[in-house]
Amino acid sequence: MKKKIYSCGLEASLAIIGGKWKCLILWGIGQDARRFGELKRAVVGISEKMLIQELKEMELDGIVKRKDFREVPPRVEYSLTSFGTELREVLRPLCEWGAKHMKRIGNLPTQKDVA
Amino acid sequence: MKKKIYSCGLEASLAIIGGKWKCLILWGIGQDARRFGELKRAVVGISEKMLIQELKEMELDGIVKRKDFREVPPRVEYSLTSFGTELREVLRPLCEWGAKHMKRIGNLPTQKDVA
DNA sequence: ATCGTCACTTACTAAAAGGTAGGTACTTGC
DNA sequence: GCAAGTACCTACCTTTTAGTAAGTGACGAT
Repeated sequence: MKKKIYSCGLEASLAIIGGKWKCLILWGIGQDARRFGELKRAVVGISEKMLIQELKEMELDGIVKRKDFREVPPRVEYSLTSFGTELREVLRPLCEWGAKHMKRIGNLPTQKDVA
Repeated sequence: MKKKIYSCGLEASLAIIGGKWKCLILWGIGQDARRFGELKRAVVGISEKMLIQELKEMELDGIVKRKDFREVPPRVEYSLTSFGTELREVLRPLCEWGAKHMKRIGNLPTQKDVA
């Protein structure tokens, strides 16, 4: 477990929210707790496998809290830690930018169109 | 070339800067133009193949401009379009957050430590 | 009695991403 | 004459990521 060195802040941030789904999950959790199934519906297109896998990593990274109510049928709630909430706030401008330019972005050619 | 629909702004943004390198390249270009070799040194750890590949996509996406001086030896400069500059600004908070928490992030266990 | 729901887990497979190592054409410096 | 630097391109191969499909166990509803 050696400490990693990042050459800039962005690299450090990406170590936490890199990958296809983490940002979207983080955003999907929002300010209030979410149940697993709820979250799955919120993050459009994600598979159960990916959702759990990413949630576990995010828990280890200290941005997500998992609360198991130990009931039957199972009830589990996911929420953001303060660290996670802070990170979510920082993503807000990116989210707004995307919303603003959504149309333009949706019309861009993909790699497949080019190839 | 069908238009894509995004379920939130973040998803649209990620369509542009998703992946391991694009954010870092965007950040590396900065406000002034950069030559290819310069950029390669700025984005620590990237291979030439990835750098060109990503730059091409970013050009197609309208966030990067390529200027070829048609000299020998070759001289090419990359710079951000206004669309790209806007996007870069939106990444700033994320970059600052990462810088602020860099130490903490660097000490997190990785998946390999856990497995 | 079977279905659906809940929150997962596991095994297998497909696809995407990324790295390595080579080559190109031309010039300058030693 | 040879090495180094410029900005790439290409083929090949490995690694990583992600998706599919199945199963679990206890319950409530039909």
